Amino acid sequence: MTQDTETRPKTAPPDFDLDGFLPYRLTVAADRLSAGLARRYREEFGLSVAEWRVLVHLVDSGSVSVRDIGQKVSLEKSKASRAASRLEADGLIEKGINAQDRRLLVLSLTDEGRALMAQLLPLAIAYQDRLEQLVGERLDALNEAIDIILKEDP
Amino acid sequence: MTQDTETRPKTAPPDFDLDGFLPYRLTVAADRLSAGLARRYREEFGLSVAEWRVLVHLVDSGSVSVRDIGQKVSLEKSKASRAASRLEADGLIEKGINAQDRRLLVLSLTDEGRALMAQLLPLAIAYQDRLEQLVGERLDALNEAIDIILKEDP
DNA sequence: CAGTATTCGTTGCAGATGCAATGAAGTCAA
DNA sequence: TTGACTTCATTGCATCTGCAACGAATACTG
Repeated sequence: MTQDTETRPKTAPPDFDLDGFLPYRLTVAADRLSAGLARRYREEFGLSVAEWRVLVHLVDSGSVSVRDIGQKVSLEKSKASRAASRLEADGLIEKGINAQDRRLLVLSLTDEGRALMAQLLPLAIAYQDRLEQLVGERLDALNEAIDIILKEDP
Repeated sequence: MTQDTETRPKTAPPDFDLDGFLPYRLTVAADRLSAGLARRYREEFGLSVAEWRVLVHLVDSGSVSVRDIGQKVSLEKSKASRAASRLEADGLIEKGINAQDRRLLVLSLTDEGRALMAQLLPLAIAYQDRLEQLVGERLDALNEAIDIILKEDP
C-alpha cells in the first residue's frame, strides 16, 4: 500500500497552488507596487491614494462631479466624496455647484493643487518608465491581459 | 501664438494618463478579480479573503505558526492572527502549541475544515482555468511580468 | 401639475485595517 | 545564572472602509 486511504477519505481537498493563483498573484503584485508609491505620496505630499486619484483626474478634466470621479478613477462614491473634502480642506481643490443641475458638484484644481501636481506627476511618470523597463518585452502582453480582465470582469 | 502661455505657467503639470498607469491598472484589475471571488467565499462559505488564504496554506502545510502563514500568503501578522482566531471559533482549524518552542502556535485543519476545502478548492481551480482561457497566449508573459514585479519590488 | 421615482453627495455606523505596545517564551553573552 | 535582546502572537486604538440611509434636487408619468 503506497497510499493510506484511511487518512484520505472522500473529503480530501484537491491539490492547489496559491502561488500560481492569478487573483492572488495580481493582488500581491498590485499591493507591492502601490505600497511604495502610496508611501511616497503620503510621506512627501500627505496624500492618500484616493486623493491622488482625484487630483490626477482633475488635471485633465477641468470640472467634474464626485460621481464622474468615482467612475473614472474607480473610487466608491463615499471614498471619492471624503477624498474631495480633504483636498478642499487642504486648499488643493475647490468645490462649486453646477448651475444647470444643482445636485452636482463642480470640482476643480486650485493653483496650489495644480502646482502640486506639477511636482507629483513627473515622479509617477518616472516610476512608470522604470516599470516598463523592468517588464521589458512583456509589456504589451501584460497590458492586453489586464485589458481582458477589466473588460470581461470575470 | 498657438499656445497661450499665460494660462500655462511654469507650474503646469505634464500630461499623464491614469488609465495607462501600471500600478493603477494592476490594482483595479486585482480588485475586480478578487471582488467576485471574495463575494462567493463570503456568501457561500462565510469566509473572508484572509481566512481563505490561511485555509489554503494549511491544506498543504500540515502544521504551521501564525508567522509562517503571514509570510507564505502575504498577510499582516495581526490579520493572520485574527483570521486564525475566527477560523478556530468556526471549528475549521485547531490551535495547538509547539512543544519545542512554546511561543509558536501549531495550526492545523479540522476534519470540518478539510471538508470545506474539498468543496472550495474545485471552485478556485475552475476560476483559474477560466481566467487562463481568457488570457490565452498572454499567460506566460503575464506571469513573467508578475514575477518580475514581485522579485524586484520596485 | 401633483405625486412618484431617481440621482447626487454626504454621513452614520459597524466592521476591517495597520501599527505600536504588550506579555510570554526563547536566545545569547559575559 | 543573570540580564539584555529578540521573536512570537495577541490586543488596543485610531483610522479607514463600504454599505445603507438620508435630504436635496431633478426627472418622469399620468
